[in-house]
Amino acid sequence: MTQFKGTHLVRRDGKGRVSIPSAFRAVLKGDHPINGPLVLRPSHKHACIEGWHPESFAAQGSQIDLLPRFSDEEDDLALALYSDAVDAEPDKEGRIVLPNDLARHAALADEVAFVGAGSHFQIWEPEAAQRRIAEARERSRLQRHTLPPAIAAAAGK
Amino acid sequence: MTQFKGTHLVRRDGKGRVSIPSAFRAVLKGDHPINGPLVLRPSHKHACIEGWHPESFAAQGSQIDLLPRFSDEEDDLALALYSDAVDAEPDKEGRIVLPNDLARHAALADEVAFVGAGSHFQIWEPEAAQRRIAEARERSRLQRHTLPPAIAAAAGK
DNA sequence: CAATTTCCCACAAAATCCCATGGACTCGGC
DNA sequence: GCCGAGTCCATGGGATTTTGTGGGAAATTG
Repeated sequence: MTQFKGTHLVRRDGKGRVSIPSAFRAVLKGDHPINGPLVLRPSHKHACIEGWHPESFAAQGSQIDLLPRFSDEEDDLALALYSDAVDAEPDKEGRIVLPNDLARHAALADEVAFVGAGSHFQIWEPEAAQRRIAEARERSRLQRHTLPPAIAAAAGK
Repeated sequence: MTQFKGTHLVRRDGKGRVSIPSAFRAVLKGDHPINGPLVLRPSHKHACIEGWHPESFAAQGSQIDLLPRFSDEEDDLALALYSDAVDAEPDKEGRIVLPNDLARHAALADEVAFVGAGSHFQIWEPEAAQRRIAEARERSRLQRHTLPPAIAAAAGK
């Protein structure tokens, strides 16, 4: 699947709608014919919203199947993954509505940044995005982060 | 099958009826043409009601067949799953009546929360739901770094 | 026949559809 | 290189539909 790249600024109108940057729309559409839907959820690590292609999101959910049935772990993970996720179906103009609680979680004003993160993208308040990106860059430089070979290969594909 | 996602607040009217959130209605309808029925049962782990698509519920039940026949486990599980489950047929407006004993088990007042959990959903007293979700998030966060990098690989697909 | 349950109509708020606009960018001819 | 036509994209707002909710009438139950 194609990947989400780049950072795009977009305005949020009075109704809470935002245009999905066309570069991301192409990724979301993917192989499918029509304008596919997507999954939004609050990041549990940062003050931002995550946007997923439904299939990538489903892949995450399939972890649940690996856990023993009726176990506490299964229960916890199911709630953690699904209780705060929402489907977002773009309108004919390629816009989606950002639910209020998600917008609040990301402290969004009327300008928001779509940030590509490969497998998914993130929606930030623009300045917070810049700070986060600078931080990420700095930290991976200091720690010399490396990737396992398999992932690096797949990502480069 | 599509998954139950998100948390939705709904009011319970004087007759004990609640509107099924439209997002969940869509999932329940599924491939089937009409507004399908659903299965309700008290969670045996938490103070909430579980709601299932009838087919998913049947699939859960078929797990029992994996157990040795006439074993104590089979017996216990069968009763636990089926003895207190009830069918609920939505009315024309997409509402269902929550039986009194189930409502009591979940300590429901006049506002209730529908919480998506992927394969099924849960009906909670709203504040209890928040506490439970926070707990689930915390507990699966601790678990998370023990998971294989299959997440990253699958997500990158 | 009394009490509960189910069906049906009504309504306001909110979400969604649909059309319109203007800017940026592309492309081709001159 | 310059200019105009055409296209795509982000944005705005009015019109329409959906959704959640309430309550009365009909039907069922015991």
